[in-house]
Amino acid sequence: MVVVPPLLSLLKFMTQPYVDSVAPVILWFRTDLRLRDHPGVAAAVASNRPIVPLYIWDETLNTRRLGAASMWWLHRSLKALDEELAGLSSRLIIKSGDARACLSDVLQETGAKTVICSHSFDPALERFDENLVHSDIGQYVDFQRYNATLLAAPGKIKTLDGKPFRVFTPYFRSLVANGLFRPDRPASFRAATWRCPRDWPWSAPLDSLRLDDTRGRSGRNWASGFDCFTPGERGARDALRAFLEDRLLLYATGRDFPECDATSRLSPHLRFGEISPQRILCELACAVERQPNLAASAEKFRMELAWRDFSYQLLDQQPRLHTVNFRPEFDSFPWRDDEPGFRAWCRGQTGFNLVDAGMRELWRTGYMHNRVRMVCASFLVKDLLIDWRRGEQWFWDCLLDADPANNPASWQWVAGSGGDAAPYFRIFNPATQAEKFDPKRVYRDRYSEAGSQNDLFSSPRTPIVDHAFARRRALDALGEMRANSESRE
DNA sequence: TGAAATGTTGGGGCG
DNA sequence: ACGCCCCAACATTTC
Repeated sequence: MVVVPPLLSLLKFMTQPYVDSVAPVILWFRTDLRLRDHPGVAAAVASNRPIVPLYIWDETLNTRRLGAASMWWLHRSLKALDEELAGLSSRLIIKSGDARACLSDVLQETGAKTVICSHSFDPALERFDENLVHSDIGQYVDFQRYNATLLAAPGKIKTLDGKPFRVFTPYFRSLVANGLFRPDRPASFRAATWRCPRDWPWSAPLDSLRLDDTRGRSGRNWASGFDCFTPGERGARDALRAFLEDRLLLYATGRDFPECDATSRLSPHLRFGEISPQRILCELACAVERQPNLAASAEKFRMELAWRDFSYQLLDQQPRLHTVNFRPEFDSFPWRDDEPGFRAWCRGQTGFNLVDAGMRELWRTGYMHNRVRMVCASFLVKDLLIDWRRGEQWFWDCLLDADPANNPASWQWVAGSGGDAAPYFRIFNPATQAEKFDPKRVYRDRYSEAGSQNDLFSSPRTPIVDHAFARRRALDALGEMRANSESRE
């Protein structure tokens, strides 16, 4: 008595929105929002099956919920990806809700037996993937994952003891020795070989996600200054070209001077996987070949790419990198509770004009020059003696390039609690830094009070702390930490 | 990918 | 001519 009622099978046929003799592959995008130089995309095309591009919006999927600025970026990047796909007569399918359920639905709707995606290297999402492979879905689905975003996937290279690297320089050497730091162009595909499912019954309800809702943020118009960036693959390519042509020559000498536009401004593009580090290495090599005097700059910039990789190496060793000190002795560091100080810092009201300019740049543009990031972070951690996690969280929320590995790793680097960190006693003098790196006040004037259209920022203030006093206090705190951790042993 | 304290050196003024 | 002091300019050490 296992007769299928004819009506039910008819119903099943009718609700099956897509029918094709060849089962499609699902191309599940996460933080690899591009089509070119993408091993997963290349594999999907090479399978010669129809491709169903998918994005799942599940806020609980990653270790941390996205910050507000990142939401702004993601929204536009997904839109750009959808447009790129439209050029291939395809669209991006957007699902919202529990990722496992969403994926299961799409598998059922499409009859796909293959899911192709990239490692996100977010610890929680990696765990999700592993669970999926070993679940019932994994029984009948071929789950292919590629590394589309790092030079070396964490765990790929190890020390001679077989341990993961905790210090940058040996890590870098190993990267080079293993041939992972060469300009190899990653696999790509020809547009003509992209295959779409025969009919396309799904809409792309991107706007229904309301990712772009930044209204709750500051009242009005918070994101108006973000528009100097163009999220998406094309924007990333243009940004790289502009960097190579206009600013790379200046990079080696000018990157520490925030008034010079000598930095690449590629960080948010890298964070969302709109461009790959391999691609950047390639383009750098080409640029140097054409113009040998770019070599010194290119070498310095390549090093920064290696640092990004190294951050992921650290995140892999400490999945809670944004909440846990990489060096445990910092667990007994006597941080101060200073809510007014923290608020002053966030709002650019510390009375140290370089710090304040930096914090305003962050708020207005979703970005901050790297040199100024170090000064601002050092000020919070060492002059105000406020826990680095508070600052990290603020940056996480405000930075367009807020990266799950780079952001916490860099904060721990400044705080001295990181793996290969700056020694804690290396304390920036915000006035000296301003004198050295913004001697003509160009940067400070650019992000001065006057430029602000926002009520958050009021008139300049006298310094909220005396630096000489604060420096002494920070060194004492370090001594206290050492005493604490010694007595604990 | 610091800064401040401390140490050293060397030139010049001066008795 | 010489030693002495002063101090700027570096260099080294320490946090």
